[in-house]
Amino acid sequence: MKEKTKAQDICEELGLKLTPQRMAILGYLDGNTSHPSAEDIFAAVSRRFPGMSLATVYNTLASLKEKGKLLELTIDPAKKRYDPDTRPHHHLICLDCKRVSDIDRAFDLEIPDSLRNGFQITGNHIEFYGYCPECKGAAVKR
Amino acid sequence: MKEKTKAQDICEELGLKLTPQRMAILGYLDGNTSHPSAEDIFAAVSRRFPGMSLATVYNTLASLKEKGKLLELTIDPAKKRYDPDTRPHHHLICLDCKRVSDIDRAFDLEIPDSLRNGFQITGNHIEFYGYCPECKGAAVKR
DNA sequence: TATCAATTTAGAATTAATCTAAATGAAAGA
DNA sequence: TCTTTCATTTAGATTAATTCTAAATTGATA
Ligand SMILES: [Mn+2]
Ligand SMILES: [Mn+2]
Ligand SMILES: [Zn+2]
Ligand SMILES: [Zn+2]
Repeated sequence: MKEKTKAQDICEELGLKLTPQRMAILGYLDGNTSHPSAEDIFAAVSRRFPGMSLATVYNTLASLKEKGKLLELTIDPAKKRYDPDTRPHHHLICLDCKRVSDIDRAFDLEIPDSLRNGFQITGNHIEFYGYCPECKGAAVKR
Repeated sequence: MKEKTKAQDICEELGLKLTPQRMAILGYLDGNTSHPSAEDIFAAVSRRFPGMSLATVYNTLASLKEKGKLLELTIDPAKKRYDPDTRPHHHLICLDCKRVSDIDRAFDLEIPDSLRNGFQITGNHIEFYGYCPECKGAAVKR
C-alpha cells in the first residue's frame, strides 16, 4: 500500500486537488520554521520543480491561509512572511538580517474593559525585536 | 513676540529647515491618534496645502523616523502606518476596517534566556486583533 | 475514456514605496 | 537687504510585492 504524505492529507482535508505543484509547496512548508516569503518559497520549490509559476505560490498560499492552515505574518515591513505553524505563538525578528524566530511561550495579555476602546478582541501577537546570533557580533555600526 | 509652534520646536531640535510643507505635516501629526498611512497624511495635508508632493510626505516621514520622532507600524498588511506617539505602547487593529487604536498598558514580557534562541532582544510590540465598535455590530458575515 | 471544474501559467496590471535630477527656497553671512 | 549655498521640494520614473486576467492544462469523477 502507498504511504500517504502529510501534503496529501492536507489537500484532502481541505478539498483541494492533489497537484504536483501543491505537493511541492506543502512539502517545503511542512515543519519549516524559517518563516519564508512567497519569493523564498518560489525559489526553493522552483529548484526541484522548474516551470512552476510564482502565481501558483501565491494561489496556494491564499488557499491555505483562507482555510486556516497557514499564518501570514506582517512582522517584516518589506514583504509578507508565512508560517505553517498555526498554533498561537510569538516571534522575534532580527533588525539586521530580518531572520524570524519562534517564541513558544504563553503570556498573560488580559486587558481590562476600560482600555479596550470598545473593541471586541479576538487575538494577539507579540513582535520582539533584536539581533540574531549572527548579527549581534557586528555591533560596530550601532 | 511670536508664539512658537510645536512643529517649529521639533524642526529646530532636529536641525531641519522650517518649510511650510513640514509645518503642515507636523501640524497634522501632532496629537494625532489615527495612525495614518502616508496617503492619509498626503490627502489631509494636500487639502490645506495644494501642490504638495507625495514625495515630500515620504521624505518628511523618513526624517522623523530616523530621528526617533515617529514610529512606523507594520501592523496593517496593506501599508505602513505612522504614529507620532513614540512612547512604548501597543495596538489594537480592527480586522474589518483596519482602524488602529492605542493600548496604553505595560505588560511583563520577560523571556528566559533558554527561549531567546541566542537573540539579543531590544524591544517588543503587541498587536491585538479584533473588531472596532463600528464593525462589531456587522457580525453577520462572521 | 470523456467531461468539466479546478488549477496552473505567463504576463499584464496594480499599488506602496523609493529614486532621480532639476527647480526652489530657507537661512546664514556679508 | 543682498548673495550664496545647500537642504528641500517636486514631478515623474522606477522598483518590487502582490494581484489580476484569460487561455491552456489537468485531476477527479462517472
Ligand atoms: Mn512562527
Ligand atoms: Mn499608537
Ligand atoms: Zn540577523
Ligand atoms: Zn472596524
